[in-house]
Amino acid sequence: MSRHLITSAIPYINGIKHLGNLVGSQLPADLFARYQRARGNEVLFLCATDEHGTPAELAAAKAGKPVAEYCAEMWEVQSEIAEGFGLSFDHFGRSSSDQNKKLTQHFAKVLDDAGLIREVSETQMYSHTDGRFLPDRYIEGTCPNCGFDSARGDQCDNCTKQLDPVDLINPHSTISGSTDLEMRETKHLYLRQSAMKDKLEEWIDTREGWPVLTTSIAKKWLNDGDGLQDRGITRDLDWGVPVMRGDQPWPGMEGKVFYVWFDAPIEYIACSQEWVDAGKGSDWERWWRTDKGADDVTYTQFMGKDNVPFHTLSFPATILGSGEPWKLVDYIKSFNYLNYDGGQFSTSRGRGVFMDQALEILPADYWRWWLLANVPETSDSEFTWEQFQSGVNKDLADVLGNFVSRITKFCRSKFGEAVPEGGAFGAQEETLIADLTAKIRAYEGFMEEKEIRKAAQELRGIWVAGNEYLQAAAPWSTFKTDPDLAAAQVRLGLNLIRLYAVLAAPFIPATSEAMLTAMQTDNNDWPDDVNAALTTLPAGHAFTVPDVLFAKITDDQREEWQARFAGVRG
RNA sequence: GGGCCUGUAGCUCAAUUGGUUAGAGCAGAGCGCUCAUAACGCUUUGGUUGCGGGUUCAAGUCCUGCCGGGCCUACCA
Repeated sequence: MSRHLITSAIPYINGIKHLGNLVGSQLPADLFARYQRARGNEVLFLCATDEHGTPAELAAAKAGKPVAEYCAEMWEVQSEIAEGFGLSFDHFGRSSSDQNKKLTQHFAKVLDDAGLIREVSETQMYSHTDGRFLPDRYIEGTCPNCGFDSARGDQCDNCTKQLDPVDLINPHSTISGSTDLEMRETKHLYLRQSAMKDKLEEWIDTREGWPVLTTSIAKKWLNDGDGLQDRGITRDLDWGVPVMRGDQPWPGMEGKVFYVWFDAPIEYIACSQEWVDAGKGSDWERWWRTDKGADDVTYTQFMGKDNVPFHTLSFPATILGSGEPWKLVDYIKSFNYLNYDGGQFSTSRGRGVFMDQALEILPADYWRWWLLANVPETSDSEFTWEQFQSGVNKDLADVLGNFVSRITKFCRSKFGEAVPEGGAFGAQEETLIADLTAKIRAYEGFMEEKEIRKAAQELRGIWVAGNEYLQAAAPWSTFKTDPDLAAAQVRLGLNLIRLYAVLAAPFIPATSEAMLTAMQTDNNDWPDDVNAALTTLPAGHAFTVPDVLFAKITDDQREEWQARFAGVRG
């Protein structure tokens, strides 16, 4: 038995996530967690909400609520939707937890003790009207280069020139529109990532089999220009982890908070403390401390490509720099983006299908299957309603759902609702078992390697093999001439349903459960021995014919949804 | 501007890292089956691998120049 620590990038608290967010981290992480559990391995699967930063404060203000209250409510909402999608987190935490505050402050202290933090005095744009310092992106003005009048403080969207807020002509706050801005001096703490460049690079270089996307982004940051830069880890905000040196005040840093990207990854660790404090577990250190039993843990992170620099560099710099024996990540699985109907999903513009809406129109397994089978592993991929409809109808309704339907209904009409007795497996069945064994071993290989599309394809092939067998065996014919033979064939078919439920559970857990329920069994043992797996349900074992597992998506429905989700979210 | 990824059948994607005749699924065509959600099975039509050069016994794969798509570029997260 091996031990797997699995984390999904933590979704930002600001609003409900869309399907692109889901497929880029939480869903593949859940697939892997469910698979490892199914193989009998010990799993700790963690996720949380990322609650700090300017956008959370602004969203709360817009909602007319105190930010703490807003975040608490949004956590509830996200938590409920995650449950709706069957995301099997052992704990869904919050980066604003006390545990994370303490741990973040602890890391700051040990990093400072190690000489890896320096204080920097700099000037930033301050808005009197908004009563806050403005991140560059919240300042707009006229581009000095091309004259575009909505250039952002960091870059002009028209001529793509990189800018500094002071370069802008007539700058104003995008929050209030105010032009009452001034450059004001402020002090911040910087993490001396530059001092850790060699150590980080050596670590990255020894990682094997990581996605190109992961290592190329890390390499770029390590070696671009002057190399890895130091990074500000504090901000002038109200909402966040107060800057403290452990449990002591940090002179000169009063009223400031840590930067969201400093405290967010630390929440992976703090989340396991929350897990224990919530009474769900007993020992978090054996997952995280290599001096306390975490040596044999395999730690896998899942994230969208935008998160890669923070997980390959910033967070490891925090871990390595601490000098403490924390567990480092073993494998980073990163994803490209899922596009929606020719453009991007967009939270800010409300474009695409959001997680709550998806669940309103179809059960989670429809989405889980299609999204995972089309997950953007090698490049950006595209969601279209036509492809979603045909993919779901063909794979789930026709290939899998109909298989369950045809075998259970045939058995009911000829033998009754119990596994029939008589006959024996012959050459045809041996061929099927050999074929399935090869396919299942391949499926396991893809799942271990986190080759998700290939795993989905293999799983579908396993389903198809069942239909091929039925066609060749033709129990509806043999029943007329040799009822015992037909009984053996149907017995095998019913056992295939249980086998399919076990194998498919990581992708479509709810349906898998429904299949086991129909077969009236809770035996979900992994088929290490396929032959044995196909004799699990003995003759005489009662079952029920389940309702249609997957109703097909009709053209009318597709057109309705296409129209409904064509514009922006209201 | 710089960096990275990407372009393969009508569509969505593969191709064991330079090695037989570039493969699957969907869609299309034909046949079969009748247990089943008008479902299933078998067969089959589609490709000058974006375009032009080059290296090599051998290039979808490596080099180079164009053309197109995407992402990142460190104060959004």
